[in-house]
Amino acid sequence: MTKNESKPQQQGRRVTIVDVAREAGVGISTVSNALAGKDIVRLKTRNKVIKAAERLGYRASPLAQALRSRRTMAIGVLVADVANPSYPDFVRGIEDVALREGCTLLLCNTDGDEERQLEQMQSLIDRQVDGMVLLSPHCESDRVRELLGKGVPYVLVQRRSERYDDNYVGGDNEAGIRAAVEHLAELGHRRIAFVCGPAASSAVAERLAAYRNAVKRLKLDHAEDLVLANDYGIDAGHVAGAHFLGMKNPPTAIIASNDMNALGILDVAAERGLSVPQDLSVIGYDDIALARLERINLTTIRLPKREMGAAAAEALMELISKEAGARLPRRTLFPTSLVVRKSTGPLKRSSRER
Amino acid sequence: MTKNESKPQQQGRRVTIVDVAREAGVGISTVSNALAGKDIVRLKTRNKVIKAAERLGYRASPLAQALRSRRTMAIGVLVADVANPSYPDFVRGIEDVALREGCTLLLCNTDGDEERQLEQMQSLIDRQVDGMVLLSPHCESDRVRELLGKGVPYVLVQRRSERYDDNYVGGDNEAGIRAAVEHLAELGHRRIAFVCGPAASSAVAERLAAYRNAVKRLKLDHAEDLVLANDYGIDAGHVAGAHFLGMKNPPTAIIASNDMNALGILDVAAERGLSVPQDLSVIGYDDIALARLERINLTTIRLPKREMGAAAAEALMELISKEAGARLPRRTLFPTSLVVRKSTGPLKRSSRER
DNA sequence: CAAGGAAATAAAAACGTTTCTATGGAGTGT
DNA sequence: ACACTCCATAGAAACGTTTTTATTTCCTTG
Repeated sequence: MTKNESKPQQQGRRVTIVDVAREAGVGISTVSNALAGKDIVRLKTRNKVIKAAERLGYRASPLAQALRSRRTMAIGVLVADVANPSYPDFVRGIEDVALREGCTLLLCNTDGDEERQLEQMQSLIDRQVDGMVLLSPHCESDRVRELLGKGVPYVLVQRRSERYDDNYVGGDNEAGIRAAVEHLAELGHRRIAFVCGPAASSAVAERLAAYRNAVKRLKLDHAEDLVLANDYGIDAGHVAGAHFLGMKNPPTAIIASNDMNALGILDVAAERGLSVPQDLSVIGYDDIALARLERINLTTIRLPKREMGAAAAEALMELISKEAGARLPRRTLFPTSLVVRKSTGPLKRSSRER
Repeated sequence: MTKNESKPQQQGRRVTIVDVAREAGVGISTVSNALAGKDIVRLKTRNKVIKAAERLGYRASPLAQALRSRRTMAIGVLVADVANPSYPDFVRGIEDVALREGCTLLLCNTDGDEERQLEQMQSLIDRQVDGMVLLSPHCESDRVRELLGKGVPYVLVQRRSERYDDNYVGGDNEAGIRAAVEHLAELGHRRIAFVCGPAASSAVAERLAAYRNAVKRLKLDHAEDLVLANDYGIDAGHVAGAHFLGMKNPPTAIIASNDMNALGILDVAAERGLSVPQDLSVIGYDDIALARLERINLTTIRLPKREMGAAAAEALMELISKEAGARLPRRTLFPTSLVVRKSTGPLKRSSRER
């Protein structure tokens, strides 16, 4: 019994189910059933098989399993850009349950480009992922829908469609924005600007509507130029900041499309020598980890991202295990909460008199 | 008459290579060769096949291809945590070339946990990834090495091993840290603290050595308590900050293990009412996107992360295409550069006694 | 014009499983 | 003891390709 004998990890041939069958002295279907834990095999036989498998260091080939059983144990995840701190949290949530279920994640960055998203989706379908989670925009386009119609289970996160009955996990956009506007109004702000995310996303529409409602209800300034179609991300924030702060009658508060966007706006404010919140209040969306830093201290609308990712994955798993026909469109809404920090404050009399 | 002759496009059944062969009136191997672009098929035949494939909307099954050809066109990527902003940039770089090569990414978070990393690696090997890129620590452990020895091509990023001849892509740690120390020394700092990353990483050892060399050469304070074994991440930064700033004779400058770590330290400084850089200078490592924000303005050592990720993937691709035996250990070193922003400044006399 | 050979194509084997079907043997009721 | 079920197992087909081997076609060439 030398050491090398115990683990004969030859570079050459892989240990297959056939080897295990031979070692255990049974047929290969018995091995398959035994290792799958099917109760059709006698306990004694099963143990024999398991022993043999261990002795040989057998590991089933997921590839072959997938080909035959049509379950790849892989799920695709589409995000706009992992480099944007909002997404990794969702991804971690998805991963939490995927890992538990023995699934692997195929992560794809779409960069918000529809063409690219289509390619990635097609590739995922080709690879026969068991399902996909979409955190990327472009869920309404006909071409995307054509692919989604091919029968892959999927769950949308933060993108709801009116036209289709999707499984959906999202945050309560209405409540979040409403709380934000009310908070600012209480502080005395009347000119509150609103930055939209990418137009293709439904969350944007909901938030915008919520903003308009709240502004109307609270009788705040509802000038059309207080709304800017923009994007997520710091650069977009720079643009938005420059836009609003360059106005002749600039808003005293800005609700950004998300936290990164807010950081961009704060950046512009700092460059122009404006103090936050004395001269300008800013509210973000998502509550990324950085937001609570002393140097940032961003008031923002918290989204339980990791939990939402997990919920999306759970829903997907359920969808996958269900028979092909029986899809129950489930829509899970997560509560949002306004986290008040130091990027918002009372309107200074001097800065704008009404 | 023949029953199975003309099948209209059924919803359920997948279009296989057999269908294409029948449609084109050729054998299946011809289809395979034609679509693979092998010049063994006559141009006329190839066109006929391509036409047929298009007519049927044929898409080859990557699963079946992988099973037979033993190339999965998938590469595994191991990171400690995608939620740490340093990693996504590397990942994007890897993705850039993976996509170009038609490969899919399997992204795994190890959370810096060796056990978890081992599981993930084993899973990747089971799935027969064509190769893997490791950005995670724990590359020296015997158990990790046992898996790496199984013949999967791999490239280490930022983790060099002395004991093994790995393919490696890294930044010039020595130059980076040297520049940082010199910069601080020029500003008049003599007590410069140094925060180490996770002990398992080789980059840490290199940086620590570089720090010690520079401190010695410049005849700065080299007290042993100026070095703290720590981790990456904000929380670790809080710990480090509390540790150093709580000393009776605190350092006037701190070189953090990375940018996130530095942010944590800045956070503690702010909480304690210290001004940066008047009372404390802080230097990060990596130059994440956030570092250049006005509110952060972190002096840091820039690493070309995306390029490095791309280079790692390139090296991996080369390794994969090479014959199994011929592995050429290639070590690519990327230059680092000190980006001076506003978290470092001249030593203030008054701050010596606080 | 038959033979030889190269080029193109087709057929068959292989990849490593799961799943469907067949088989043998042990247990029942008559 | 008989047919009859039931259970555990074995055998074979199937998943959809690539690759290896066999066969056909067609062009030379003596």
